[in-house]
Formats: sequence, structure tokens, C-alpha cells
Amino acid sequence: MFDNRLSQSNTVLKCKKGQQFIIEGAPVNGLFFIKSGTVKVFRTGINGREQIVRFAKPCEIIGHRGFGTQEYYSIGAIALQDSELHYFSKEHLQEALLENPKFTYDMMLFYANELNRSENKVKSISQMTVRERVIDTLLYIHRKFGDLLGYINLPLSRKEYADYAGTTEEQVIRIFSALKKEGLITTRGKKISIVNVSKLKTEISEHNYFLDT
DNA sequence: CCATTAAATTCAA
DNA sequence: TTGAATTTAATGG
Repeated sequence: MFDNRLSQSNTVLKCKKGQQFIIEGAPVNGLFFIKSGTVKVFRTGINGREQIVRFAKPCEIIGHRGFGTQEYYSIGAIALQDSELHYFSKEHLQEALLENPKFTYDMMLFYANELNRSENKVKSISQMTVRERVIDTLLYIHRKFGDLLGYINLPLSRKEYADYAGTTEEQVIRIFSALKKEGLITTRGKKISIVNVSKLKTEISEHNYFLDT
């Protein structure tokens, strides 16, 4: 996605687990490209509640919403694992967009996909039950990060599932327990294994769960 | 929502 | 590699 010229004109930033590299309200002067590791992007609500907007993995970009007109970040981002990030200044980005149509096209697809996803997200929050949202979250993580030895390949706390699904930690834990009893998932500490993907899918299929990679 | 207990992860020796 | 310290999960009020 990024051509050589562009990848030469950036600075690499190493980020330890749990480190926040975008703070809400800070001025925007570029955007980040994830080289390795995973990252969560969130927005803080009025009551101090965190709403996780999305999870990002390598080859994805962060902070794009602030690009162009906006002066300050409306989101925060923290590394879930030790990560390496490339940082691109606005200037370099503009140059690449003007000179490289393929890159511009890819960016546009990315924006379109993100917009689609956030529209679907609004729907899921407003129309789905808590249980459906939790299942949806599980499938999203599973689809995006895959599994390793049967367990979802991303260690997330229950709180993080809750923040993505728009619920509380307790609700998530209780729904997980219910799903375990039904034999649909198993858990071991933070690791979660989806035993029966298709059954979970059918439970939320009427809400046409969104496609995202 | 909070408090308690059980369990898992981290960290340092 | 072990266990003590810290963090996280799970349950019940």
C-alpha cells in the first residue's frame, strides 16, 4: 500500500504494550501506519466511558480521520502489544497522494470501508441486544485476528470486549458464561476459543453482520 | 454498581 | 524456574 518513496520519508516509533501514542485533543500533524503489533482506537465519552472504535493490526493506518481539515485528534490510541509504528507527516502524505494514484485509490477504499463499518456500528449499537453485540464482537475479533491453537489470537480483557460492544465488563462476563454453558465457546483466562462459529453467526445473521478485514 | 474470592499473569530473584 | 505481587475474571449481593 505504501510505496518505497513514502516509506523512506517517515520516522519509526517503537511503542511498548499499553503505551498511548495518540491522545485525544492533541494536535494532528500526520498519521500512523502500523508495522507490527496491534492497537486499539477509542473515544472517551462524557462519563469517562471508553468506547473502542476499532482494533487495528499491521498494515493499517491510524489517525486518518484527523487528516486534512481537522486540527485535533478526536480519538486516542494505545498499543495492545509492543508495536512498531511508522509516522508520516502531512507533507509526505500529501506528496504521495498527489504523485501516486494507486496509493490514493487504496486510501479511498480504506476510507469507504471505514465509513461503511462505522455506519454498521451505529446500527449494531442501537438495534442489537447486548448478547448479540457481544457475539458480534467475538466474531469481529476472530475474523480479523484469527486464531492460534484454537484460541483467538489476541489477548483482550473482558473490559475491552465490553468497551467495543458498548456494554459493561460484567455483562460480557455473564454472556461469556452463558455461551460456555451452551457449548459455543470456551475460555481459559484471557484466551477465548470459539467452538461453534456458524451457530454464533446464525444468531446474529438477521442483522447482517458487517464485513471487514 | 461494588465487594469478595478465585484465577491467571507478570516480574524478579 | 518458582513463588510472591499484581492484575484480571467471575459471582453474588
